[in-house]
Amino acid sequence: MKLSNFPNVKTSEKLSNLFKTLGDPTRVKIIWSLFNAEKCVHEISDLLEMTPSAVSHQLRILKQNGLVKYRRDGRHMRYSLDDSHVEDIFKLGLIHIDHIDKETSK
Amino acid sequence: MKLSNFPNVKTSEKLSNLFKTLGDPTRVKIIWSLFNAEKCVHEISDLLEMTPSAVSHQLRILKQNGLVKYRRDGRHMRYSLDDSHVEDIFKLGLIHIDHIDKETSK
DNA sequence: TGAATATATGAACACATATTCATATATAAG
DNA sequence: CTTATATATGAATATGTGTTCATATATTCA
Repeated sequence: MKLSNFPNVKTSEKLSNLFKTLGDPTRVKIIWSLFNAEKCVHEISDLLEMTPSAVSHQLRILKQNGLVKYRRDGRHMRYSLDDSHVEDIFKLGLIHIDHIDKETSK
Repeated sequence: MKLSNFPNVKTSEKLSNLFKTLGDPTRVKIIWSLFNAEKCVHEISDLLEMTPSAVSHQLRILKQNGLVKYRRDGRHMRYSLDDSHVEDIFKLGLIHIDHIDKETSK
């Protein structure tokens, strides 16, 4: 998809939707926690010090937006990232943050 | 900033804040409209068929988050992108959307 | 100076959203 | 089969957010 084909409603809707999904600190932390390894809900909830319920709700949103996938493993659901591009988007985001920090400390 | 240094509050807060800023269709369209050239408020509002007020409110948010900058030019304020990485983040986002579309049509 | 244009801003309203709590479902262990 | 563990889900609530409307500010032009 080319940038020049852009200003159609569907694409701007989809793109903003992706960013909206990434635009919550809990979901950012969940995604971060999945960069290294597959994890189940209670591992994530221990790591983030949040209730399993809150984590499960956020995982559902990540799932619905194609960012994570899961597989059943006994009583556990093992979650992992569904798209390697997400890691690249995060890296660029971190570069942007760095850019901002330098700007504001001038 | 390395991904391994990640799970501190400030970074996840800043990163989710960046994505939250990008997570609105109006702001996505505004940013898109600034890829090619600097534009003033009423040019953007004509292009997006929105009131200048709504566009101005969104430009303020983009400004506060370091995504656009502006300069006065007579009666006009000329807005432009403040960080070239944003274009790269958009491109990766479009690739992700493509990935999702292919997944869901399987 | 006065009128017109361009933009910004604050309040208000409607709508979205994240967490909590209670509860349901599903698997495993005994 | 019963109990415990893991996860999901719906309702409720508090908080956040985008647009509109009215109004303010700033610049240009006559």
